[in-house]
Amino acid sequence: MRTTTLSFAADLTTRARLRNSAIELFATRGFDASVREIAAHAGVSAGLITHHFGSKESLRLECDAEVLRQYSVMKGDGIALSPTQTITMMTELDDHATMAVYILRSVREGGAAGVEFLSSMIEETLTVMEEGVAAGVIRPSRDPRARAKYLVTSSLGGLLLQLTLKPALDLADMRSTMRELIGDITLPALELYTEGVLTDRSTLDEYLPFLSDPPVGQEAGTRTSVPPSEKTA
Amino acid sequence: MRTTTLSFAADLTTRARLRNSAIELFATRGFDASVREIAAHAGVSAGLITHHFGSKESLRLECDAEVLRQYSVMKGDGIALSPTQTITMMTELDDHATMAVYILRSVREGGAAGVEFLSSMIEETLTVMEEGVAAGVIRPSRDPRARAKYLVTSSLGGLLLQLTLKPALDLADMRSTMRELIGDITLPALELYTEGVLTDRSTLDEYLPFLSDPPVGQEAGTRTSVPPSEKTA
DNA sequence: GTCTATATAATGATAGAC
DNA sequence: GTCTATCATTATATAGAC
Repeated sequence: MRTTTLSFAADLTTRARLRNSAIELFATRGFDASVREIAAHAGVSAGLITHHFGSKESLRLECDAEVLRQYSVMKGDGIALSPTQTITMMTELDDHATMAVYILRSVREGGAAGVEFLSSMIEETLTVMEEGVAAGVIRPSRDPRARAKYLVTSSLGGLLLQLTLKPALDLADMRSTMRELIGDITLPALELYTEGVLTDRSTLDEYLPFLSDPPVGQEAGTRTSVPPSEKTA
Repeated sequence: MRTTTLSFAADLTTRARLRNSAIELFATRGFDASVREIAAHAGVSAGLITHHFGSKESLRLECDAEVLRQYSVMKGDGIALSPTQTITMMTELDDHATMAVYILRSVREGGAAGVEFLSSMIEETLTVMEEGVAAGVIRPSRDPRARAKYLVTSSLGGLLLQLTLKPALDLADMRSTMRELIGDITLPALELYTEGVLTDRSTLDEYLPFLSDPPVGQEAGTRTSVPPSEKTA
């Protein structure tokens, strides 16, 4: 079942071809794909995987590292984008579509690789937002890092759940699915990002006094009132 | 390893106690908990599960149905809340904490149960938002259903990813984890929901003309320009 | 209804021939 | 380096005794 793609170019070592085969199968079938499947997809025997990588876990770690590396390279190429834009763009490029799905699966899985991707995207977003604030197109935040973390987890987590509703996280129709999804998301996202949803500032204004840490002499838990919890988030 | 909780009250049938044991283990250990573990946790033998439910899949379906049922009952009790508020509240109530984790796991997993929970929450949110609009505290949307879907997937997906970063989706310290998380989220959420992030309306305004479906005579793909994609979502 | 013992299938990993 | 054959583990599901 060898497919002829860049991932299987003839000048790659068998070890690299096995790694690429694993990345493809992890993306398309999930991380529970067996070593037998991965080997078959690469056109070799299963024992060869153990020979080259020692264990499935080691293979997985190498796949994570390789995808992370390619992602970093890709980031370096272009302009800074939001996570959703980045993922969307990647699904449009044949060379990167598999990587996009792999990353989404990693993040959803929540393991070390997923956390690394998320953290990386949060840092990027923090930078992008700072530039936007400096340029005057983004509102400043009272806590820029908390906002970046919130925006990244919301947008990427939202993307993941909307994909769940679609319902296939499938490589084959990933591209059209993503286009559909962007169509669903753009209006409400733009509304929210330019207008908000609340008609007045009272909830926010009432919360702000609770932001500053209690001054010396006031221990935690001794406050005489509680902050209003957010209304809709 | 029988724990004495409401889930194992003496007047329940063995079948119900097995089901509750499964719900607890699915929540705490994940859906890959084995029937042996579930049986041991209930203090019976593994064969009994097959005897009562036929298969692990059937058991899982009954667990899903039971949690969905309890969730519906709970919703009926109180006032309407946002998904994040609902989950947070549930983790504070001993009777519902397990259910909250079960639901979060279902949604993350993305199976039929998760989709059902998500759909249910979207409908609830649509209603809550409509009431808010009528009361004048929520801004009207150009597409209320798309907005409800977007807000629910963003907030719940964001919750899930922030939990990933915490990093334990563990029942034991779920409550304190959720409190921490709310602390991280409240400010950026309130900022976003009352002020937005973009300083001007141009991106939204430029997108609005593309909302209405092309009039008769203009086929898809014949547009002379493309809509601006959202900037940050 | 409940148990023990067992069948069956799949997985990751190993050993040794070539 | 690559393969085939096999082991050891774990999982669900079954069969039949009590």
